[in-house]
Amino acid sequence: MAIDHLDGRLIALLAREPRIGVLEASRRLGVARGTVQARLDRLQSNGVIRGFGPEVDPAALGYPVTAFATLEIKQGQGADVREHLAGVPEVLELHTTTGHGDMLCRLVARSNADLQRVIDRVVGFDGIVRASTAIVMENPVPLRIIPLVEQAASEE
Amino acid sequence: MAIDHLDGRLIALLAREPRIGVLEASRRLGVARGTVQARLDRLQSNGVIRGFGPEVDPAALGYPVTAFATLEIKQGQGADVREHLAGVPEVLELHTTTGHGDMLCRLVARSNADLQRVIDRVVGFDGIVRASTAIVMENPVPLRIIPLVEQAASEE
DNA sequence: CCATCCACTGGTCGGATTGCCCAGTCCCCG
DNA sequence: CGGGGACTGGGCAATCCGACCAGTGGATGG
Repeated sequence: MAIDHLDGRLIALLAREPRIGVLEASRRLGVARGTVQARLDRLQSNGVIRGFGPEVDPAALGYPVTAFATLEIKQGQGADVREHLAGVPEVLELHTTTGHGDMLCRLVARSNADLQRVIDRVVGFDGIVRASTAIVMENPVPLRIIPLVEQAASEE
Repeated sequence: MAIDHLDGRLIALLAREPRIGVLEASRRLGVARGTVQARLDRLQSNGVIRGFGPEVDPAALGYPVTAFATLEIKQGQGADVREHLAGVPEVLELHTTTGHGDMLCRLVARSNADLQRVIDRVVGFDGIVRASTAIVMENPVPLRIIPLVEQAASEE
């Protein structure tokens, strides 16, 4: 499993300018096109790069409010709760965490008022004992990966 | 701000198979190529689609452990804390939330032991009063957007 | 020290796709 | 009823993609 310095530069380049093709990337990186192709193939089969899906902004879709909800689950109801939450479109991700056999999920809503509806729908399920919600006010560091990639590339 | 049914199908299609081009997409959707191009242009200038950056898997980079840390900040130290956390590569995202004037951040680490190092680095800063960490065990719902897109498209 | 393996280079090839243009049609809205 | 917007279907040159190949350099292992 590689991730050498060239891989790091390639990923960073693609993150900055996703639209450029293999040819242009090889020019920028100063290597042959075949090299870039080989690296990309390897990174993708490695699973380092999962894909190049579109990044959709929930706010632009009409869901400008983000919140994180911590859920307390009734013993043995984990699977049911997972299934229930997977069926709620406003649940963007769900994690089970240490702590209290709890779960943490990311929610979006159309407004603060709409958030109430979403939360009601989320917690309106038998397996969920209690929920505590934190509404996101600001997002000083949006989801990012480049710094980590660069660290991994330099440590190698 | 649009997001009609065709937009929804287009986004879903691109999410499922990001490698297909405009031409292939137009074939799948049963519309003219120019239409797909126009829709894509609009979605991107709308900001609905932010871009097509590579999705990098931290686990494949050697950081298989994910955690969420809730931070309690000393009054008036917000800006400094933000800057500090932005400089830590293992901090993948950072939010300020309601609740206790707190922050929530997503961390990754090489191992549970390494997580201790990361947390020490995160909280080893004057403005941070207290931190509570939840380690992610499972991720039943990975970050997703399609269900929301489909809901937005059908409601329109 | 030598043979081997591997990654990279620099080049070519045909096929496919892209970005851009256009005229014509349809349909909604004022 | 007229106009504007969106979509269609077509065409154009330029570009890029994926694949392939021989040659080279460095690292590895015997």
